[in-house]
Amino acid sequence: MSRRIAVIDFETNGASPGRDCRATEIGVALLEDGRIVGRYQSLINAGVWIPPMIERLTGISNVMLRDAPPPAVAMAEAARFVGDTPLAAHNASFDRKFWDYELAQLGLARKQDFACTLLLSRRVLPQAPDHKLGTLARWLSLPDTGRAHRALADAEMAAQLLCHLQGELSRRYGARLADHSQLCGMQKVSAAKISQYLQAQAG
DNA sequence: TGCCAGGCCCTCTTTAGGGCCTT
Repeated sequence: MSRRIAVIDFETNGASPGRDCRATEIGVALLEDGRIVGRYQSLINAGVWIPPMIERLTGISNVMLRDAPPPAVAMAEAARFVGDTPLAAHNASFDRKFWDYELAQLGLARKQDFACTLLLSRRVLPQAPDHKLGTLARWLSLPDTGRAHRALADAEMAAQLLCHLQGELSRRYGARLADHSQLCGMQKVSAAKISQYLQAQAG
């Protein structure tokens, strides 16, 4: 069983990957036994235009990307850095489609599943004010990771959140930290059935 | 022609619609 999880975050110039919508930055935080043991970050110049709204949100400008490495370099490095480590992200359906799209441009395909801290936090922390990554980080007093909406800062924040969720699950349901496959399983069952699911896994 | 995300979740649901969340 792998105890390591690669928590990733993309900054992009839009919501859905395609010819005019690409990743503009990737951040990866490698999580192991509740600690971040490795980091990767790179801006990505895919030759796309960043609209002003996205520039204000992320702080990543068209000028900043001018000298950034192309996707073929940055994504190949990121894919090597992650290897076959299981993946996680906040609202993983978003990052998964960009990860898959950018890898496909290199002729590569994802082999591992994504755990999702958004789906897990909705189940484990239903009492949170909302389930935005920034809100959860403030509400849980997670350690500051830097400027929000930059890829590595958000990847580290999601990694801290995942640690918190694993700790909460351990506290509630047993001493053993939930591994990646259990996290993926839990995000598919209702909150009421998490205990039942974990008991079945243990059995 | 005109428009343009999409997966997940909840409920006033399931022959659907709207909100959340990511950039």
